[in-house]
Amino acid sequence: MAGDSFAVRLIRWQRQHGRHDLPWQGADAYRVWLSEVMLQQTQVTTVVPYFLRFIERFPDVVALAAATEDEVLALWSGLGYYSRGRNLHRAAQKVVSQFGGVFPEHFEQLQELPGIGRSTAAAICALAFHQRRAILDGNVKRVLARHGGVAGWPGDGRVEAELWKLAEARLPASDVAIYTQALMDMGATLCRRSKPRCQECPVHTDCAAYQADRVAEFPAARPKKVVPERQAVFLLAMHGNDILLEKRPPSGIWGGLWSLPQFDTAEEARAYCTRTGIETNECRELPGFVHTFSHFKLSIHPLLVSSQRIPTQAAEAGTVWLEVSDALQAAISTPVRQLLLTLNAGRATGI
DNA sequence: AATCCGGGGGA
DNA sequence: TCCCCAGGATT
Repeated sequence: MAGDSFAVRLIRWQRQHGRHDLPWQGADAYRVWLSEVMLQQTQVTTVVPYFLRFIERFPDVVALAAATEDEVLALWSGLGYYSRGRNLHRAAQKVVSQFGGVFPEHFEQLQELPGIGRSTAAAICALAFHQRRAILDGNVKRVLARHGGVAGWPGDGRVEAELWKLAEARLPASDVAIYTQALMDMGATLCRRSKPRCQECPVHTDCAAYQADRVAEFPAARPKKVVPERQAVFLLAMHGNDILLEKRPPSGIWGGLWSLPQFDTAEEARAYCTRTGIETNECRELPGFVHTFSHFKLSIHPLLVSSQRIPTQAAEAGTVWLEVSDALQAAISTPVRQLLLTLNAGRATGI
């Protein structure tokens, strides 16, 4: 037992203690791909309901390819990193147009699909096609950095290259799918970032970090960076139960999503109202809040305007008036959802 | 408040 | 080949 290889011990642990009830386990390439893209920046418990909704609405890659981007982003709403959703849609269309709706099995071909890089391609190859390919996601980086005692921040190119080498070297000759699942499950349940359960780990006897009693030091943390804070005014233009939404540019923050008209200052928001014929007689500021991104904070100042009439002047391109309840079903970001929900709650309590 | 995260795309 | 970008959940 103790003399067994790293992979053999992980596989045995997975059979006994790993997760076996995830809805994409043992599934076809479409489901494995969908789950892997969703899991790229997001934890399992968050992903599961989104995954189930996607599969219900788009049971196969042909159905996904036939949808509009707006539909896909509406189902993606709240998951974040919306380029994943846009790439997912484009990749589905490519699978249909170039591969007749059948997922390619070649590692290189998979990486030519938008949103699929080295690790995601390897995950599809290993989990769906039982090929001998190494993945390296965040969980695996942590497991390998601790077990191998790999110093340095994994975001560093040289450190990452070392981890890829280790990932390849640890691969078993067979049972790669269950081994791959073992690595991910171990990272999520035992070899966690905080409070790791090393006593239960099947490879703690030769884990470099554990043997040196330095588990908390691996992997090294990302170098600190100060995040700047920006200000923005979000215009909530109401007409009865309708609210004005504006489609964001196809790339950048919340790319392709429906958002509230956004301005640097309240003066610019008022000027916009005047220009487009939105009355500003009833106009007040709602409580502000901060939304945090990876590289900056956005301090949001909501401005509520109730217009008696819907503007008849030429509407701005890419805008739409929607009932608030319909807007909540659209492709919107989390801060916009929060504001719309606040609006509903306020209406219910007469505020 | 701090931390985590695969891939795209431009420098 | 770097380096920057990107959203939300968890701790």
